[in-house]
Amino acid sequence: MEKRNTVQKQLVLQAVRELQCHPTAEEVYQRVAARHPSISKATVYRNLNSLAEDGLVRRVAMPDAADRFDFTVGPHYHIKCAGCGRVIDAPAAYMPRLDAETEKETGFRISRHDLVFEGLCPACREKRA
Amino acid sequence: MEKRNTVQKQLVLQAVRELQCHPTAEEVYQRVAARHPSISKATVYRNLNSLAEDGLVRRVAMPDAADRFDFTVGPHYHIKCAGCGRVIDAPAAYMPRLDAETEKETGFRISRHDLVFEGLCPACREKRA
DNA sequence: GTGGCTGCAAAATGTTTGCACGGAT
DNA sequence: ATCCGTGCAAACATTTTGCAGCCAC
Repeated sequence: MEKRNTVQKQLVLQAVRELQCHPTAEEVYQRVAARHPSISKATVYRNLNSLAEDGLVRRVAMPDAADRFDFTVGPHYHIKCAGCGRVIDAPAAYMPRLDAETEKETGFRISRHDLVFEGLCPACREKRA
Repeated sequence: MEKRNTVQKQLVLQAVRELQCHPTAEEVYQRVAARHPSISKATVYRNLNSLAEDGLVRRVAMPDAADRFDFTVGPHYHIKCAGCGRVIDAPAAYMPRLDAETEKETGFRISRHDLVFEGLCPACREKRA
């Protein structure tokens, strides 16, 4: 059950790192395929899952869209532009207190929360004027 | 471009109302089909989209799962059980200040945010002990 | 009567899986 | 030699779409 460090896995990790802005699996695939055309999309998916499992990338599930992958592993929030679909990190700091409070009030054991702002980035805002 | 109020649409809305706990499109379909077996799943999807557009139901997109629909239209947060997948409303109140602060710090025009807690409900917690 | 709505099936997404083989340990 | 990871294609799950006929307006 030992995990191997294959060329493909390294390429996938490197791609997520380089495509800083929360690429989708498809974008990661495109990037890796540019240098290593024989790679299969299934391998990209398998490696993204494996890397997420090991905490080397973070999976960011988006409302009504494909999952995105993030090289910044620590807890933080995201902003999604409704115009162009781009996703960036939000400046707001993670609020651990919310988890504790919700846990107390509900009886659930809360492990974390996700927060996604939705809005328009400056570029898309201009485009609509 | 006028919207019609068909029997199917009424049944879909009624089903979301009755299945209070954030049903998926599939669950809504099952419920409606029980009384009206000739309905098509496509019609359920089309009506859910139409109702969401009109603000009569709310679409709640879930990480790694099918979208859910919610009859409570006002802004509120959700908790998803990692064990059984059930989704319930969270007691925490919506924090409009986050939107204003993020807007100021980023230059985005923020319209809202989604917050989803992840944890284990009491039943699933017991099951793991 | 007309144009949106329905039902059906097919397509479109996004992701996972079965299988045989090749490569790392 | 083992057995994990790969590539390929097919399966899968969810949602959308093309089309002909129907029904509410």
